[in-house]
Amino acid sequence: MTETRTSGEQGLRERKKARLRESLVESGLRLFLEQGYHGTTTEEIAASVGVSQRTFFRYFATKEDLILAAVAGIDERFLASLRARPAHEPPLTALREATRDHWSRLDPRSHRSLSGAATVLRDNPEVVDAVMSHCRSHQERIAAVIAEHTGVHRASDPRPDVLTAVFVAVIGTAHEAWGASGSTDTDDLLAAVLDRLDLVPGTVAGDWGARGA
Amino acid sequence: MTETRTSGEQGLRERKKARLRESLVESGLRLFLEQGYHGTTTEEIAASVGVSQRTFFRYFATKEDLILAAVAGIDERFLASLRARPAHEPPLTALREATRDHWSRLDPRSHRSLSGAATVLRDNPEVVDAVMSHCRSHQERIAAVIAEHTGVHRASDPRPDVLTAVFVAVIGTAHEAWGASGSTDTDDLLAAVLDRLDLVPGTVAGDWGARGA
DNA sequence: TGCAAACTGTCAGCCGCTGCCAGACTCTCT
DNA sequence: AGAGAGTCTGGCAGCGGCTGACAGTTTGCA
Repeated sequence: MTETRTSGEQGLRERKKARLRESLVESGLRLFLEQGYHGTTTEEIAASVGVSQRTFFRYFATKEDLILAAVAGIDERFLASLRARPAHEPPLTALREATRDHWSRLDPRSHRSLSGAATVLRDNPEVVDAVMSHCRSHQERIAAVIAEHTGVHRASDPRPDVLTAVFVAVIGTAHEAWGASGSTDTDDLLAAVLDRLDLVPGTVAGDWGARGA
Repeated sequence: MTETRTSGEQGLRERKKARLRESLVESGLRLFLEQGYHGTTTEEIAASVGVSQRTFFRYFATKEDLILAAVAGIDERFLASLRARPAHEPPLTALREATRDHWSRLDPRSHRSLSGAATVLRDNPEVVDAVMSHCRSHQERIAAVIAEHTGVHRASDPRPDVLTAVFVAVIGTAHEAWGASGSTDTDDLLAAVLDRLDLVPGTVAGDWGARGA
């Protein structure tokens, strides 16, 4: 009661905000899964946790932001893994290994969020746009790390941007295939991503002689 | 008046529809350029060609569709060029050369539309999502052609999808760089696309020794 | 010329989203 | 403990994209 707050702790206000935010994400995702993305209004989501629609929009700029919030933080952790890779590593390899690293470090909660969000995406293709939009800004930061590691200047050398775009695009196809396969196991998603990343060099080269599977 | 219509000709009704549609696209793009995408309402666009908002939405499912309509037909022509490539050609080369072919066949009107649409995209990044969404469906059809030419089955071999995703992603980066460069010459855009496509094999391989520029 | 089909305008309404204002809550300082 | 400042919330009004329904007009064809 009378104790002063030490730095790093949070007051009641901030704890409440964080809890409300979490509730909104959780409840929103559940509703999306139950009755579809378009079949769920922002007012419903707000009401399901006992706040007004106006408050909903104080926590999330858009309805789509709910989904991005569910997987927030994952980007940061991936970037951290990427930065931790040795600078001399071939860039595509670094991206591949960083993906593996960061995946293995994901806590179960993140896996569940990821799986939930991915399911919403599979069932509501309209939402993919928003996520891709977010991916583009994520791409920016990945390219920056690649440029730093390889020592090239993005202004004059487009390779970091090209490689990053390729990386993100390949993840996109893996994601789509994973969704189409009906799997909800995120390990399958990781496997698909890694497989396809390995395919890239041979695929862009001319030699399609040896067919897979 | 009393003449019967020969096959291939269009009646007054269809001509009117086509003209109205064109007017809406043209007027819409102009307004977007003049006062921004969000600064232009669908009602304004409709009024600018003398129809009601309701009619606007009978021609275009969404406001964003206006922009897609401006570059409609380009996809088809690209696919035609791609199908015309020899089947034995390395797939990435085929995509590259098809891009060149189809570009050289574009009439000046298409160039202008493309340039206008690209400018709208540069000035209104929010619209990019919609275009990317359209690109994803375009991607589907490209992958189908690639699979056919190379004789692989997309169900078991992800390479057509991977290659196509890479292709589209690289075009995306070229587009962005072109926009950032401030150029409005579509030839510069083509050059950027071709350059970056050529960079891909070396970029995904490890050898970043030789720097560009 | 007259009928059926296609097209359009009007209206009412839903939903995402925002600005504004008043009231409630939290935190801090005394 | 209490007052003041700052923060958070709900309610309201409103805009813009978008849709369904209905009625009136235009076009195509016989």
